Amino acid sequence: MLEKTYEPAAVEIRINEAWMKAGAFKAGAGAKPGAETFSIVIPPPNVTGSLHIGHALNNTIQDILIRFERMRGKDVLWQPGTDHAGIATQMIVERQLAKAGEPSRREMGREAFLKRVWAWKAESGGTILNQLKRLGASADWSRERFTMDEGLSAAVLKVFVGLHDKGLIYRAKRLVNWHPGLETAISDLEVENIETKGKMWHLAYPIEGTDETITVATTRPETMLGDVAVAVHPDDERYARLVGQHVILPLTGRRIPIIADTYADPELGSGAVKITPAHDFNDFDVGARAGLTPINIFTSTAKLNDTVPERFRGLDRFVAREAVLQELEALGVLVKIEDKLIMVPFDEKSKQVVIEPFLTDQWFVNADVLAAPALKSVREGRTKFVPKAYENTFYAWMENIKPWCISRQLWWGHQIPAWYGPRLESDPGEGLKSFVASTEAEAKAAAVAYYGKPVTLFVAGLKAPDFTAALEGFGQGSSTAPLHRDEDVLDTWFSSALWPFSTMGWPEATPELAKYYPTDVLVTGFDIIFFWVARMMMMGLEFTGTEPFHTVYMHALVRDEKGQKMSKTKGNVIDPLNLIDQYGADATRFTLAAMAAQGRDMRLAIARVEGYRNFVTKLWNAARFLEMNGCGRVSDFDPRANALTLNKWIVDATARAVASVTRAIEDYRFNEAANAAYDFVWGTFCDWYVELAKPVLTGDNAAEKAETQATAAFVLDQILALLHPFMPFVTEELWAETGKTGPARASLLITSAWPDLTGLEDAAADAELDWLLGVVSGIRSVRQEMNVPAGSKVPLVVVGANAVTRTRLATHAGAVARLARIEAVSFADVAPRDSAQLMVGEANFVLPLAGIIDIAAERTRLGKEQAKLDDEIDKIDKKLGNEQFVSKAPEEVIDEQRQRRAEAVDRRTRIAEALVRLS
RNA sequence: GGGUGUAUAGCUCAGCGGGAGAGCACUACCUUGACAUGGUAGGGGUCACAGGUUCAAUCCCUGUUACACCCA
Repeated sequence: MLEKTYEPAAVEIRINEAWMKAGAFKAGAGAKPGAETFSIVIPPPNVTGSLHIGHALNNTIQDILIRFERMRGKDVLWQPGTDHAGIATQMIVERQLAKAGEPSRREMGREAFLKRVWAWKAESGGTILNQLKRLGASADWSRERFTMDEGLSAAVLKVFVGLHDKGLIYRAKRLVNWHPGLETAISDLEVENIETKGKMWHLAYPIEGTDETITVATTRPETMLGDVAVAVHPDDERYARLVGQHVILPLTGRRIPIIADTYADPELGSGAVKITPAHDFNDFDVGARAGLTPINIFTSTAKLNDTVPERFRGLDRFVAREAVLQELEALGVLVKIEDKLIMVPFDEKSKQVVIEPFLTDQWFVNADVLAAPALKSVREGRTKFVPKAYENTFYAWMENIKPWCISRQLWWGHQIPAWYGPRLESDPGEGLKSFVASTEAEAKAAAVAYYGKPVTLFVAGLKAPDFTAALEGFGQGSSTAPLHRDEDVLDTWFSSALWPFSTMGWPEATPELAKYYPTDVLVTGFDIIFFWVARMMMMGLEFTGTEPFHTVYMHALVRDEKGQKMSKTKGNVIDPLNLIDQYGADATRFTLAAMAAQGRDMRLAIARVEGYRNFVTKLWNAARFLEMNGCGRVSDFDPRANALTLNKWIVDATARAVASVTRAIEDYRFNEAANAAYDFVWGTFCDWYVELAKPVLTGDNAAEKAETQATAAFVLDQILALLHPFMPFVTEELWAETGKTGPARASLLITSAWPDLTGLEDAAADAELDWLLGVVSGIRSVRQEMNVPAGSKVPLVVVGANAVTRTRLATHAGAVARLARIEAVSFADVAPRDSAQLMVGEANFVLPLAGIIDIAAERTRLGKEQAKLDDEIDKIDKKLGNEQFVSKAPEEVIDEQRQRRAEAVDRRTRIAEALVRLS
């Protein structure tokens, strides 16, 4: 006997163990022989991460798809794993070292430090995956991968070298987004521009050889130390005569030109702008056009360097700003200060550190070449976005894609396979010579071939004295050439981009790759479209020749109930683990699915979770009721053999529910799928079928009882299967419980067949039950409105019933008696006086309640209904009276209106008659 | 500044060229043998605003307003 309520906490642990023990999550579990495959790779969460509500939604959706297809008999793989999160992970370990008072990263050296990171990963790296298990995610955990695994690292090497050989990866000195705290380049996608209160300082620069000045405005006055020009618009007549003249830059005394460039906006400020190519992306372009050499004034920690006057050197950028302003003011150069809202680039993660455009040597991917096939794939429909609207977002980004800076000045990550040595004089290039190869041996061999002599490998650092000395000494006929590997690592996303195939063993030709690649769908949030979707597509197309997935499902962002983005600082975060603890994983999952409407953000209210927790309980209790009433499963049960309309009807309704849930999941409309299932289980099965079945189950017709018991058990089985992708735990538990009697279960629910009740629809049964539900609801409604005591049984007189209605009433007398609290049904030609009446079909259902009911109340009730009908008739008459409507509207619409009018008129007449029968 | 999206019941949200929906909340009644995490019934919306297209607009188009997000 089932417990009175379902207790998720204990059951979830037990069921998870049962699934693991049965190997139900393993690739191919439950697959039909020769089945087609269905595969998803998890968008790898950060190894440092812990489960937030967005992950919960993301993985619930993936799990729904996976469980659905697994039950449909496909050969399913859900590939899990994590990425190494270069910056985040390195920071965590560095912080730990600092906290414990241990030697810093640099003090302990690269090798020792990496050991520490691996140790941390071994200990805490699995957190998020374990949390996903609690959610019920049925990924093949035996195949867990990590971007730093050996195989995946081999893939990274192969891709880097491959792209380099094709000229798609190159090293260049460019402005990058620099994190002065971490001293590394970061991706432009990891920069968040935040509107901040700032100031616009107007500086009047003296023009050489005149008493004139030219005024420029800037939000970053300290960068004036790196100015190399002043630009004005070529069409700006005010300044035309000044172009070609020079400005003597205050504080530094540098002589810099006034140049013409369309970047200067005549409408903005004075129309003249200072040009600081080393510290502004736009200025960099202007400087390049004018052939000016950038002057970098910062160190890697954003302190002023040796290119500035001595008194400023070593000052932090913000301290420097004050110092520079003070001197400029004293010189009279500072002519105006305005308050202004400006966009300041912050580090996206901490939102604390201001990112600095910084001129350094970095590795770049020539992304626009790789983007072209990806764009084509989406344009030609080989990769589809759901919802489709995101295709525009994708186009907008891909069409304007910038070179992707892939090097990071970190230690944790895939070290760049490039070795540097001195450049031969005969070699026209600039800077150090680089040798890119998959292995050190290959790099050495390439270097030996280049130098024509042996090489000596250095490891202490590219800027360490021994290597620099060796570089300098190389020209003087040294016997070996010095070689040093690039110390930097690759952007984490470089390896994540390979995830769909690297996890399956690429570059080896593995059976997994042959079977499960390309995958079917990538499920992800729209905020990550550029990180994952675009880059996975670029790399997949380049290296495997095919799209890594045919569909990209973009789900919404989960917000709080007021529509605010969840954030720790706002304190409005809903922790999915708390939800699971409080309401169970099933309720949590069902809520997320039910709210996952396409193309819309989700405002999550706890009340919804509570509601779906109640749904779990409802299902549990329905099963409990069936158990108590002997509704056991019967072997070889054939619903087609059912005799009772009630049973034919519920099978019909189940068939329709299965069809709509199936279609909705296939179309990625998870909310519709969840709601269809919910409506059917609660609104149809529990509210009506179970109630209507009660008189049969407690009655004395053994055949009817047996049929109903078997049908109820059959339908419950379908329900458990139907709900399983959404609520895996409670359904699996009930599958086990209901499996204790009757024929043995062939397998766990997770690997059982998805319902298919095609052909079991029954329109006649549907019509009959529709009528019955109308009669019962109608009587209940009248009773309540007439204040008939809920417990009291009343007689029912049916007037004007035709043969069908009489038969139906005979069939369902028990149900009507029980559900509408009717004690006796009789037929009459005329309604008794002072009764309450309602109309269903051709018949009037009359409650002869003289003395019990409130006549005035009944008069009001009927009056209201009459008024409503009058309104409707008026409305339809207006339409039908419109010549245009009758001549232009489609036939069936006109017919429908006529029919509705006729029905309304009939009802209205009968209500008028009923009113006459009231004293 | 450019772009995208959203505006429907008190709240959270579906929906849709021809009869306004769900859940929660609310009101009334109900300890009816599965379930009070329940049952039954009910109240509640000029479908943001202004135009246009159409026989017909909550739905399509244009504009306005508000909000959200993306990009600069």
